[in-house]
Amino acid sequence: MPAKSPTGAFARAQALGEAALRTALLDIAAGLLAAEGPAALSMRRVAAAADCSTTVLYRHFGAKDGITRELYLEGFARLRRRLDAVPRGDDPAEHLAALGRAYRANALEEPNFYGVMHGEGVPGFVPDDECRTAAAASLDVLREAARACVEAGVLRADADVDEVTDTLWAAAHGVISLERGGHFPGALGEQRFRTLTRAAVGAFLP
Amino acid sequence: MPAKSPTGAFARAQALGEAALRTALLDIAAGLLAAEGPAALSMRRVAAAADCSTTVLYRHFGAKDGITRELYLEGFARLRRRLDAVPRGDDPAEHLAALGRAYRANALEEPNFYGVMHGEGVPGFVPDDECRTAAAASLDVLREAARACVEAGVLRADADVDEVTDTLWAAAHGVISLERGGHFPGALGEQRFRTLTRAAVGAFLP
DNA sequence: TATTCTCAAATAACGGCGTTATTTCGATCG
DNA sequence: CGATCGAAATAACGCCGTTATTTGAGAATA
Repeated sequence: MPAKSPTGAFARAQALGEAALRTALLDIAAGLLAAEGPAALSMRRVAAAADCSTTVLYRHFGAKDGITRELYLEGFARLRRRLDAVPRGDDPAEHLAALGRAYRANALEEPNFYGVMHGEGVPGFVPDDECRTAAAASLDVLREAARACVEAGVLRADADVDEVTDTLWAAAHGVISLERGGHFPGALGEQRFRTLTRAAVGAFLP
Repeated sequence: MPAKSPTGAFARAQALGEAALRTALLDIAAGLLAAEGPAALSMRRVAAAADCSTTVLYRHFGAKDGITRELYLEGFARLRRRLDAVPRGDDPAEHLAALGRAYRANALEEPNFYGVMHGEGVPGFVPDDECRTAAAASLDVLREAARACVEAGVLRADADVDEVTDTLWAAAHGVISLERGGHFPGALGEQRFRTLTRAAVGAFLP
């Protein structure tokens, strides 16, 4: 493979403009997080992986929290893409169930992102309002599926769509979080997931 | 207040034997965690608060994970005491509901312990089998309450008591975890908690 | 009692962290 | 060409977890 004239990911991306540089730095940080976990997410490691100094990171992200914030948003963006990719089909109830399975699959396949999204491994970080908004928006498909279920009569006509969404989210997250903590070993995680998510849906059946 | 002849918490506890010293060090660490959060839980800060060197901490706990492990266990021990203190009454269903409220109250009143118990703010720590066992044991009262509900006919006769316990735990924890993440602002947390925990119980009704 | 031994505790160091003040250097403009 | 400006590099500060080395008090021994 022939070497590009500028060496290093930083120099390459720098030539393409500030936006491209920022994206490249976040890609490097995301790769580091996914591959080696939150402990590898240090300013010095990211800078080293990009062949640049930490100064560049501070200019673009202010502080480490700035990078963490972007990875938080990236995690929810990936979740959103995953949920959006679930086929709608014509059975709203099955769509809801498929969204639950996709949520769990995303959490288990991207465990380090899931951790950042829920405050594990990144001590100081607290998401701002925009982060919370983006997180809620990543569940838009779920909300729409719940609405479809209400309109199709699968769920009670007076069910609050936001309450359905929040409840399903909390049910899925609760099991996954305890599973990640080692409390549901083996196949128990999947079993408990089915039980609680079905129970959550059951609360809104006619 | 007259000064004891040895100065500092360390020297005082040291005179009482190794076990007392260990307990005193953990008390200091627990106080630091509760008062200032996981960021204050550094070996140097704990040692300074005890007026001793970090060497003592390494001799008694091996490494920082050793202290984190003790605080994890302490968190679940506090939870257990809290749940055990809930009056049983004569209505098993009401006992179950009261245990849920106590679980949430404990989580919200000891947020920093709750964080350690669920992997927030302490990057490297992974609980061992004994930790998981202790965590499960802290819910013994809940398990017994579930059993009482089954035996009283409040829950289905064929309901698996462990499944009921796990499901209720995941329901409570799911809402609390998202609430802590800022996703259920204001009174929404309490409302969602009621909805999901009731739904979880509902899955096992006759 | 005087001397040695033992082991807990203190000291001080190493490397890594987030962050920032200072310096360097290349591009732009007169 | 020389001055200017700003982005990037360098190097430093004070934390962190951890550990090698030194200190010192008390037990054991002669």
